Amino acid sequence: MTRPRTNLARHSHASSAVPCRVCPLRQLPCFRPFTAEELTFVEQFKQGEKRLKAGMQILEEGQPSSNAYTLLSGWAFRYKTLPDGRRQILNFVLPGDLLGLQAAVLADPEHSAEALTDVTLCVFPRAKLWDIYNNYPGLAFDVTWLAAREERFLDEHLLSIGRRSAAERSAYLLVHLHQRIASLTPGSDVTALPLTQQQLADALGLSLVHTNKTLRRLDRAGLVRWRDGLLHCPDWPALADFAKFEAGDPATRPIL
Amino acid sequence: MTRPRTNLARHSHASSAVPCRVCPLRQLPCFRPFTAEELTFVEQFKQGEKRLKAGMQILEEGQPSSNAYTLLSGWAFRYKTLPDGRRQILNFVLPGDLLGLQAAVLADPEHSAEALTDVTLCVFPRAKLWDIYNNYPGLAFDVTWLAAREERFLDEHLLSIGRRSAAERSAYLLVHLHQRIASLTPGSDVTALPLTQQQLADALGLSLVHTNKTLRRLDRAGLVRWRDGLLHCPDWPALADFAKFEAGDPATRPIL
DNA sequence: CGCTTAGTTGAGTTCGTTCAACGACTGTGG
DNA sequence: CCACAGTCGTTGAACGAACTCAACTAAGCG
Repeated sequence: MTRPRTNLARHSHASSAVPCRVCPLRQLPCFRPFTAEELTFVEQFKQGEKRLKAGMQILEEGQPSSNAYTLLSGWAFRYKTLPDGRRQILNFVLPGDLLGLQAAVLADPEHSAEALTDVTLCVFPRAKLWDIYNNYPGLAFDVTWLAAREERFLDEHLLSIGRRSAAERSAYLLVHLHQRIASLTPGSDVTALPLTQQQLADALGLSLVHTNKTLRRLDRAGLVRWRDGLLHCPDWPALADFAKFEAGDPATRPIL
Repeated sequence: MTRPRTNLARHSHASSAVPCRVCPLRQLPCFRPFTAEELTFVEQFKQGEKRLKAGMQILEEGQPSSNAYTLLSGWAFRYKTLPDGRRQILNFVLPGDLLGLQAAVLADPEHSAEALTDVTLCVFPRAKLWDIYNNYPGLAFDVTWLAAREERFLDEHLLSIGRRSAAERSAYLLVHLHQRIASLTPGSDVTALPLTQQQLADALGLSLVHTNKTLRRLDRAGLVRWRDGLLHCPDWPALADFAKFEAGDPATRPIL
């Protein structure tokens, strides 16, 4: 249980926005190709970029935000807290993920989001979201697609926290993150996890101490090693099997 | 099998497919009004109705289903299981809720869904989903809206299971269900919960025995009583407070 | 150098689990 | 009609997983 930081996402500069058509993220093989027409639309839809330091709040519970974001670089996480400070991390947000859709579609956001590392966000004004639905059904479908993917992650996380043991659940999350990172960093064989154990604990619904002991046990058992922010696993399939990991992410996905 | 029925549960079994414009569900004040044009479209979008007995599977993990559904009457739930049988109920599905969107949008469903009572479903062929996006941006937006609402329920459920105590979490779920039922049964002051304790336990991520003991404790504390499928609560705000319940459902929502 | 943050470990406690048994009720076949 | 099996709820007892408290190391930074 940690108290969330109080600093607001204030000083942010819309700077040197990269045109979508040359966006390095989009070139990755895990994202679906887009037509020139779609790219032109997305480019004018994009309001600018926003950079935030690690630890800053991207969305805050109750604070109506008028924007949605695509994460361009860095890591973030969505979370909720109870009045007494207990915190649950709902999901991690990686490059290419859409953030703030709930806030944009429903009234206001019921969750917060924090930058885990320094991040770059692509800003979409909420008002323009409607344009997508009116003019680009393909992109509107993509929005729903991304929402359905997020929902699936939540389903799996819920199964994890509700029914998996501490060790299974930890292993599951590591495999899950490894998979998502791997699709974003083709060719690289090291997996960097820029997390603290406290954050991992808040994602797992465990205490910090127990998370630590569980990780050490997984390490001693030779299943995974997580040292200095780097993940090493001698046998990913074995770890996935231990974690009862099932789902796989589709090969390609949309991005806004 | 005596099963408590809500106001909604009783409607004519003689009629096979109710035209959307006279759908009794739609008339409820909790659903947003629709234009005549929208209704005409939805009517031809609707493929038919499907009735299932309590306990039957609506969706099955891995089995690609080509349909999405709107629940017209009865209760259902979405769930996932681990290979050894451990089960987690992800969410309950009440009349007006959309079911199978994940399956329709992504490749195949990663969760199952089961009828909790006898249910009536409105069947939408997956192939036609695309028509919505092409022709009725307002309805497409509704689909996203419903997905975002489901996501919010999952967020709250995750916070519950990850960070609330057994008692808080039980109270939370009861308040949550009460709220959703109440919006569907205006004027009624009894709340029927057609569940077994085993199902409640699977939703809470607790064992059956501990769920029972927790419920008995809540009862003895005078917070809630759940007997013979009926929920009684002397002071809902007090229960919500105990549960650290925060969110409220928007006053009106879309329906397909 | 002291101050802070992150990780590690042991000891004792609490919460939730498993095992086991029993009562109330329902449906079924003899 | 009763005997029987099956489901659901209830409770006690014993156990184990995860928690809290507390102390200590190591690294980063003014």
